[in-house]
Amino acid sequence: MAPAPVTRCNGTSLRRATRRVSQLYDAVLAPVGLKSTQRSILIAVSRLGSPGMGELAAALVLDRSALAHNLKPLERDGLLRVAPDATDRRSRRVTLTEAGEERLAQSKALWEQAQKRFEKAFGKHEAAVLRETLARIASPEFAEAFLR
Amino acid sequence: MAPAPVTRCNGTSLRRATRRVSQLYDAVLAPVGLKSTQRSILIAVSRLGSPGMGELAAALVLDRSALAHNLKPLERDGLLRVAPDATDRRSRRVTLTEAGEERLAQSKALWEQAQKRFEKAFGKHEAAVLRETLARIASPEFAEAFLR
DNA sequence: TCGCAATAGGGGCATATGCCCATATAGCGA
DNA sequence: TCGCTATATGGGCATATGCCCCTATTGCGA
Repeated sequence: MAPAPVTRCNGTSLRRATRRVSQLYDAVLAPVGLKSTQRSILIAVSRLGSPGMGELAAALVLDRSALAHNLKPLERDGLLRVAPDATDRRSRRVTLTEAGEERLAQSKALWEQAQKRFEKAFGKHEAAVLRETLARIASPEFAEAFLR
Repeated sequence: MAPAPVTRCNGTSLRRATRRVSQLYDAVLAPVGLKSTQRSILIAVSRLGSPGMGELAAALVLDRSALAHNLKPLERDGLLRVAPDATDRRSRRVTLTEAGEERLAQSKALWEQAQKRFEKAFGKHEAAVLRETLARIASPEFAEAFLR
């Protein structure tokens, strides 16, 4: 069947693991109608308050343009709202709607279930260490070090 | 500016790190006109010989349908060919063309440069350990353990 | 040999992600 | 106040990824 996924490429390793985990998490989240990508956007908006597009994109380590696209389904479904900033008319701020907060709350139990499953299969402590490591890679400092 | 990307979600951690690293690698690979995703497909085809679609998709930890889509630009650009299997007419086999092998060869130096940069910023040994860890997560066994 | 379950892929549809470039504002220095 | 530069986004275009379901073959058991 499927040969063991062997590769020396760090990027490829990451992408494969990400695809696997996204599929696993998405399957668990499916009943509430949120992909893990979408949930992570709602979470970030919730944590940041009413972030501007650029701020939100940076926090998500996501291209601004990609973010704008990703927001559309969520806005269409009434989970969040995008409105011009009151003082800086260049800027647009993203806010959760009540429906958005509710959906986020609904997804919490399922997300926790996915986390539990992941940590059962991978190890709770190891998972924490891995997240730490990945956060380091995702940081702007890492990009700088890479480019230096 | 951008808050530190903090999250307790394993999937989100992975996706963020992956986006960062893909951007970094893709920028390095750009001169040869290959994305890292595309390069990893060419590599897999090269390693597996002339794999069938399903086999290749499994090796890449990629949905069969997604693979079919991903192959189109590569086939259009003449880097690989998809032909029906001689004995099993349900099956289609993917093969590198000469142009494909050549492109892959051209990309090698740039890929190595990206690897060097990554390992300079992250640590050579740590990178090897991380790849090991990620391969474990990407494995079918991990999915089974998650679902069990 | 017939018929049906199993296998291999593709099409349609929707979301995800990025790059480049155009546009709208802000802000600041002459 | 004028005008140039910096900032905040969006649009266009292309690739990436997945799910569900349909079709073409195979292969096997009755």
